[in-house]
Amino acid sequence: MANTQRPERSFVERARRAQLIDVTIALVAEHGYAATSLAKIAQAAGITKGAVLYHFETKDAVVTAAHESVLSALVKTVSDAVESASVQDRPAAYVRAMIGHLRRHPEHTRMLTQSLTTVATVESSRLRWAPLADLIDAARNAGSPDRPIDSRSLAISIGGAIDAIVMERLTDSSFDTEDAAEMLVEMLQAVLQGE
Amino acid sequence: MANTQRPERSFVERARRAQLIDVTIALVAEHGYAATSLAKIAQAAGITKGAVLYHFETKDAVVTAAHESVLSALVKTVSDAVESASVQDRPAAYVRAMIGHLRRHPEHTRMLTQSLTTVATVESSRLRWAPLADLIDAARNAGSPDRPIDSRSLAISIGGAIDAIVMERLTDSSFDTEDAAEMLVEMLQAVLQGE
DNA sequence: GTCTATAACTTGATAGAC
DNA sequence: GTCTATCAAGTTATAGAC
Repeated sequence: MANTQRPERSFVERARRAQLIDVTIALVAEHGYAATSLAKIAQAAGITKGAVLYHFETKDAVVTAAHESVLSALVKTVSDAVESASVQDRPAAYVRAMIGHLRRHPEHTRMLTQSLTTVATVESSRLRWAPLADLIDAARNAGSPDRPIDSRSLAISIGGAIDAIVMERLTDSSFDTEDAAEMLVEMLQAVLQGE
Repeated sequence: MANTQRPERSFVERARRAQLIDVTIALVAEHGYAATSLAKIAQAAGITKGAVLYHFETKDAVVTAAHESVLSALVKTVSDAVESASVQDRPAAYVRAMIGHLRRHPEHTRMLTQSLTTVATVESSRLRWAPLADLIDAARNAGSPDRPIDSRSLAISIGGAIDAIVMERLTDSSFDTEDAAEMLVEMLQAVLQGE
């Protein structure tokens, strides 16, 4: 299925868009979503506001593109890690890959977490927890006997814990996210295997 | 120790302040932090922007007062529930009380979660997880033999899970937060008691 | 095709009317 | 003591220069 859009952008256009996405990610990481205005983005890129709006339809489109950029990088890292693990280990691989990726790219963290608190739909929320819930269900079927586990609640809780861990790292750079990740994996496996 | 401020407010002043705090909570719940401007607050209260700034020093002071209002209600509910539980049951009581309170006051949820993603200091973050970490440490000492548990990481994870659960309820009102709370308590106790 | 100059509007805060 | 009219600085978006 072909994409509905036909980018067909010139070299300089692609470079400008990439630059604008980069500075937007940096601005959101440093000053937060609300304080990231068109003027700040333009100034950081060394051009004027109007020039930004030549490359992107609206200011919101710039921010959305930046959000999608960090999200796709995260999804790629996590899905690669998950696929190269056994079915039983995939929930743990998900947790470790997600925390590890945001540990290595702290500037992506705020962009992702801010989008969580913004008004979300049922579908967008499901996109967040469904992948992990599926991994949990698969691991449970392949492994120990059937315990009636609410994989949705579990996935939502683990997801929230991941967010809190990577955000703690933002305020305290001495916080050991790997230790926290292992503790979270331990918790997850304790519930999956029954106590 | 006496308060540094001397409120000494008139009846109408107290009523106006309470009204402004109420409409601000409602606006943040409905449209989010960023979209809650002075003009919107004034309009919702049926007065002008200047009138709002007569009762509060700045716009930020209105929002801060609203935030403190919802926070103190939450703290009171949770601390009451925690204190009327045995030391071993206090971490579970904390989880149940927090989720239950935000289940009953969904309009408080967004106000609290948005403040989390806003740039936080080391101290403000510690205020969030330290109380639960203390309860965990106390329960661990009173109960089973010493397992080396990182109560800080655990408290941060549980706190994040609580946030995610109550936020899921905002987007899907059919989501059963009590079931989720029990699952989270189960997870917590599995880690505390060793597997 | 790329970007600058300008416009139309909203923001938070102040000075002063009553 | 309470609130309205006004202000300067910010916001996003457009029209048109090159």
